[in-house]
Amino acid sequence: MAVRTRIAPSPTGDPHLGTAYVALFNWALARQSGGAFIVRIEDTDAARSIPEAERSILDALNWLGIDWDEGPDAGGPFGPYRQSERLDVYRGHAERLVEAGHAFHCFCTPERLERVRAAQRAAGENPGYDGHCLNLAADAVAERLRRGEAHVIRMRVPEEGVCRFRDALRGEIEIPYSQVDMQVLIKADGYPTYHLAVVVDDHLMGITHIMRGEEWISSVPKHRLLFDRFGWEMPEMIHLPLLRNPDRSKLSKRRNPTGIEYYREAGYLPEALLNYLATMGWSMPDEREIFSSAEFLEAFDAGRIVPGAPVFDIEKLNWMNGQYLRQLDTGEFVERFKAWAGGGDRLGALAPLVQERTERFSDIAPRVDYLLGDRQPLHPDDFAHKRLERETIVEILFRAARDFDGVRPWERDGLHAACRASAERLQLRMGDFLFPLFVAVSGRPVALPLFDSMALLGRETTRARLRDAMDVLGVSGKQLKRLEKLAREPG
RNA sequence: GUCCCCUUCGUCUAGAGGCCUAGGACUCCAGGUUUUCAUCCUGGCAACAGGGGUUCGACUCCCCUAGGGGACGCCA
Repeated sequence: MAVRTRIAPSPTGDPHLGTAYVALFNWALARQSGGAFIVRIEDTDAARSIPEAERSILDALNWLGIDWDEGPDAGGPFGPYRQSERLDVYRGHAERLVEAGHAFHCFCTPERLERVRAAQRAAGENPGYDGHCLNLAADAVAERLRRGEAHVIRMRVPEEGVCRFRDALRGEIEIPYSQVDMQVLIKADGYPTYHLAVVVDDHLMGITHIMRGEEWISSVPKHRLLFDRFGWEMPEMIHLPLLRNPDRSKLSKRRNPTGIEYYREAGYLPEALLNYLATMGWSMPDEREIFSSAEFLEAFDAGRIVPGAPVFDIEKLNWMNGQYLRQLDTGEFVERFKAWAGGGDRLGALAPLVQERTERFSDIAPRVDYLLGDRQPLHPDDFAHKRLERETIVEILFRAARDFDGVRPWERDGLHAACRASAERLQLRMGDFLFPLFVAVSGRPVALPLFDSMALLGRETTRARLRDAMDVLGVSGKQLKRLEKLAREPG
């Protein structure tokens, strides 16, 4: 049987390195055996889905040189490839489970569930659904449904026993059912949860190998149960190691640039990034480290994936990117540089800002350096300000980094509005509030207009610079904790 | 806390019982080439988490401990 693999990103933010990493291996597994690689958009979270994210994820994969045979843009025989367009499919399957007694309607409110979990935690038990609606009488359920009462569909889970399954990298894994919650399958808004949708689609789309991040291992019992109850064969499971921050936590934007856009903006070559990603948890049989994607596709062997989670090391990526850059012939080097510098019409957008401030062409370069390349390395003294204390400056940086996540689209006016709102909340003058941002973004107390600068640099690069500034200022653990607590509160 | 996964130089890794005096790469250090710098070349520092087994023989197999990570949502 032909191999069919997929990548299933959810369009809830900017394209993530982890998505590219998992895509790379799925792509390789399919390509090297003449199978098919599929992109499926898992937009089942109506609240968190961002319409333009799908486009940027596809663009990012494209940029990296990963291509797919079936997907939301490419079409294919098993479409649609966007889960929000398959709602009736999931609904139908969930109802099948209800009829067979494998799932049930649940009318519990989120508030009640929260209370239950809090109580369980307080009593030292594992939080989980308490079975409140498990045995409601059929006619009572029918009546409540007829009245249109809000409800979800949950799956039944055995109370005892263990779930056994095989992971291609780790062998047999056993997870006791006591650890498996009665997972919601259909949410109150009618959308399926990941767990239902992924199983239904993987089967309907003929997926033969599920290759995904290690964070899903503990969900396999739920999926296993669903495959069994539908009477379907479960695809082969391959859980890839998780990419990590230098501090060994799961790779996250709080600590690292995780957006593919960042690497694109910073001037990494897609083939270098892809090559580097391929050496995370995998190696060529001859230990060669520099290889093209064609060579990778040729040599790929899932059996050579190591299960230990690798740290994403930018230093080594830098070295590798340098190798690629230097091996270009000069003509191509110039072409690639021009394509990068002019990317997104960077130069065009820059021109009017620079023109007003220019007396001689030689003024230009020092003025725009931070927009075209890395800004000056920062020093804590750069942030010295007559009215702002260090604490306040850190808070401004932190708030800005957080608030900018919500600015969509990434444009000047939205950034301006976000800053104005934050400045008001902190009761600071706009000029004072903006000062640390100028320094963090440009490396100087004054620069080209801040909002235009940030718009030009892009979300990822801006975030990276704000984070770097906080590092330079040396945010203490205690302060970070306080700020993160603050970040969880709205406003 | 419960469950699961993982564990070779600081980092990425090679190693599928004797080939290991544990190899390569990044970083770092020292030399060399280069008018500077970078590149490049040469050399160096640096690891099998700990303890028990199994075996004639363990980095490799098994167990325990420790450490790290992940999951415990009407998020994916």
